[in-house]
Amino acid sequence: MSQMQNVERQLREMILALEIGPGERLTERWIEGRFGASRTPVRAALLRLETEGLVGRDGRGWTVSPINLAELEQIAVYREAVEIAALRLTCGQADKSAIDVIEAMLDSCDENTPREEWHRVGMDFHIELARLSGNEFLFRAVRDAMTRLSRARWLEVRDETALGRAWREHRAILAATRLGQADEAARLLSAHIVGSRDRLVTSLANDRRGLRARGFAVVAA
Amino acid sequence: MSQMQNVERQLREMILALEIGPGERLTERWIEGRFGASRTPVRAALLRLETEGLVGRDGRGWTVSPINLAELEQIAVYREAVEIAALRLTCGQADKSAIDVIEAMLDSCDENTPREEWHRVGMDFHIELARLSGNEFLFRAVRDAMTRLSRARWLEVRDETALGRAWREHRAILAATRLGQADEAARLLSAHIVGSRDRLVTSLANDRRGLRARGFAVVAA
DNA sequence: GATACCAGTTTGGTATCCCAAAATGGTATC
DNA sequence: GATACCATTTTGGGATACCAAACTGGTATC
Repeated sequence: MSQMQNVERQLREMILALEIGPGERLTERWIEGRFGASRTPVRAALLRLETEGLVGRDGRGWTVSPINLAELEQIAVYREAVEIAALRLTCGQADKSAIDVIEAMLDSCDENTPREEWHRVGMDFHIELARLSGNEFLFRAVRDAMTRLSRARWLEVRDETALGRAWREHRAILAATRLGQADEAARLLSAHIVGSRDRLVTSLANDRRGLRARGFAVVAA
Repeated sequence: MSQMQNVERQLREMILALEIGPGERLTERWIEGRFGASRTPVRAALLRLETEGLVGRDGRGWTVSPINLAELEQIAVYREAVEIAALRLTCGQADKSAIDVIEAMLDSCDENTPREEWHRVGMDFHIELARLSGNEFLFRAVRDAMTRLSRARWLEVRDETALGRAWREHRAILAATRLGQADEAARLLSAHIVGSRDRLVTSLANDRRGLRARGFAVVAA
């Protein structure tokens, strides 16, 4: 694999895992040294991550995007639009066997599963569900939205109760989809997204002081 | 303005104006010479345009994305999701004065207006309407979708009848939005998008031979 | 003590160089 | 004439050099 893709992948992982804090300054030279690459692949990676919303320009330099509560609320609205559209397409399809694969993803998580895995599967559920629609644009929209939500969702994943609730809602959405009940599935998905947003925004507002103490920039709604 | 943004903007314009044909090979060295910039800004521009879907990788090199009928159909579905979501948000807003600005855009086009202007305003109508929603993600989704449609829409703009019809539909959508009639506005917008897609796909299927004769790559649905 | 100012350093933007891989084109062979 | 083969050129990926602008830290001035 090329250096370019390596730097991009590794830097993205560090940002998403909060190993580089939201709001933190980035210099091309630091990344260069950190990953043993030259500036050419570093710049390519930064340009990519900029379009993903993970880093942004701060005057002349680069900054890891802060966690932005207003953005989280806007993303929820965006998700409702694209995820429901994708789900309705999927409900209309004859072959529902692919849904079993997604259900199996959910089943793979139990009390012994590490948090990172719950976090990943919780995102992949929505991404893979959108992929089933067969619409590349809806799929990418969902994937990109989940990427932007990823860092904030580390909070949700700390809460056992919230996880159990999310998984129940996921299963209910799959059940309705399997039966082709588009309206019901859409209603459940909408409620899931809105509820998820509410829990996230509440958690973030509560933890804001703690996060700032860790040096994380959290922008209010 | 920096070279980087210049190359990006100029190259995008050449591609959207079909001055560089769909499917055409691009070399970084050619762009370098064409715009008098070095490879660093050229590569930044290519990376950006890649995320916009205007250029793509062809093995090791770069290619101007072909016009893809299957993609046009998927974009229509995507547009229905995001544009209607945005429109519903706008319908729920108290202040409707911004709609007058959009109506004025439509009014600015008459029989003396050049085709390029009709083309631009036809896209900006949808982009600016989405902007009124206040949701940055829905706005960007619509803007990016219109960018991808832009090249194919040169065909629609050649057809007087289609233009008149589109403008009437635009005005009807604005009228319903101004009254806050979300369902009616959504219905009109949906019909407009679907109709527009049908005319576009039909035109493209008919002109496909002619386009190919001009060296343009057109991929079937 | 506060502030204006200046030299030195850092940084992103750009240009250029190097390299391996791929494309090209001509030639020898059958 | 078609084809296999090889030397040459081209090309994108990467590394490095250079520059101007921004930043930093300290100093002189009031």
